[in-house]
Amino acid sequence: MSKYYITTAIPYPNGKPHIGFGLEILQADVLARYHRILGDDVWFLTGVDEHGLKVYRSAQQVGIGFQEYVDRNSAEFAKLKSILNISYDDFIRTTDRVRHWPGAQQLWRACADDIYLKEYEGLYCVGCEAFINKKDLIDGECPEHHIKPEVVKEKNYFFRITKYKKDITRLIESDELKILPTGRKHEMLNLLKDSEDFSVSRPLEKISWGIPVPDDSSQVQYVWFDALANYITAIGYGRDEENFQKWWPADVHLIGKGILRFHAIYWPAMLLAAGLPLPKSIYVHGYVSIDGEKISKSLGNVISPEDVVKKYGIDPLRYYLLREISSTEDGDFSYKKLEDRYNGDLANNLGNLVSRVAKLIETKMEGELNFEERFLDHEAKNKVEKTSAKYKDSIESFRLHEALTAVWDLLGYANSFLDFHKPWAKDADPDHLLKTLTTTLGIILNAAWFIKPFLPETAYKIFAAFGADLSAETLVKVDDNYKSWVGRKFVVSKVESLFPRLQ
RNA sequence: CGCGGGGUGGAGAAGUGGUCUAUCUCGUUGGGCUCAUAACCCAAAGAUCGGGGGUUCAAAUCCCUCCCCCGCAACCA
Repeated sequence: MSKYYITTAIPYPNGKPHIGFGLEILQADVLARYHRILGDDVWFLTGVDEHGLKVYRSAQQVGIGFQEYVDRNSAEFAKLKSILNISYDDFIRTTDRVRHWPGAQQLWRACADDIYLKEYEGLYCVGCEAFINKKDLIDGECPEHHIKPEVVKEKNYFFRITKYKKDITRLIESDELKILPTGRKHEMLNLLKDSEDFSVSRPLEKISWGIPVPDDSSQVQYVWFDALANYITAIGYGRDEENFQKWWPADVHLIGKGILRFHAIYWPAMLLAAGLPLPKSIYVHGYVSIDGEKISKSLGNVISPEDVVKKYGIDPLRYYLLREISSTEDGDFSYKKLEDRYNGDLANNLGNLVSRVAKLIETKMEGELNFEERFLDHEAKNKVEKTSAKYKDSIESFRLHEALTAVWDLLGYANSFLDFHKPWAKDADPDHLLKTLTTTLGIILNAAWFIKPFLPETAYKIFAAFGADLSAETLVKVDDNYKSWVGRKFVVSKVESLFPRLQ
């Protein structure tokens, strides 16, 4: 048994989580559940990044205290556990002064040799409350606020990333720090060439909402320094050394494409400076658009997972996001496509298959089937084994959608198998009947096991429909390829539609 | 010369040198079945893989060039 530590990025809690972060936390959930089934010791961390200018400003706009503001919104993110049935083990908040702050400050101290104070001079637009690049100016004015920016000098701490560029390049090239998909790896290797030291602090008078820099009360940690530290503080860095040693390094950081540079360049540099091991891999997903449009509050097309789940249920949304959208590519969400997937894949293929087999066992076998190996069709068994190989390979290379494609291909095979063998025929002899139904039931049970990390509730219902032992042990330890149900008796219980068709 | 992503049968997608005589889902057409959630199964029609040029024994897949779409200020993974 090996340990498996997986993290998601920690989003800014500016309002409710939208469906894009839903995708990320779902992908992580599948990986976590999959590894638990394999018997790994899994730790799945998510959380929120509550500092930084954006949160600071939003709270001001809303007109309530910062802490109250983040308390309220962070709760919405934590709720994803029940909204999407996420199996995270821990939820870290960067405003947590007990769990997060000490580690974030210790990390700073550990990096201190590579952090230096520098006077930074730039053009500052009061309207933007931010530095802007000279090349973005139009006629010497800020394009947005139409005012001349001021020349401002500011003292910041900088991190000497340049010192580690060679090492990081080597580690990424050799896959010691593995970046998936590989296109992203090349992007980062390219980007590394021009990376320069980056600012890791802000003056207190600009933003007080953050973690103080150790030994310099005039500066606050830049939000990215603070945020990245969550991956180690949550498991005990600076607070619980034993637990930290148990879990670090992370096996997977799962993130969106927009923040890869922080994870592939800055974060490794910080860890190297602090003398800590690097994460083993970074998995990068794409962005979700809605009806082909970028998600945007100003466009008003933001959809929260909660909205969708209320109408369609948890597993249909899980299925959609994990199947319709390629794990590492951009994808699109629309209610139309969701309904198509629901009816086509969940109701017609999976749900209906379960119904017809259950009904056949009920009417032809008086509701009971003793599962015997000798009744298994060899070709079908072969098909299941192939599916299993493809499934595992897909998940382990972070192509979750392909794993589901393989499973649905197997379900199609079962439907076709049934039609070919016609167990409903009046003159079917008992052996033929047993062979056909044992084989199709076997496929369904295998499929349920494959589906379990993706659609936990559905897998549970399928086992229940055939009276399979529902103890946690069975559901967790069941191996594929029929082993664990040979010799069992399956009893069909009241048949209910898993996914009633939508009109 | 800004950067990046993309253009594949009616729609949406997969596939990035040789099982591609291009795959899948939906749709369309014809047939079958009647166990099942008007579901399921079989078959067919439909694409010169954005245009042009090149490399190669071999290209949707590599190179060049042109055209078009979408991101790259903010909200935002």
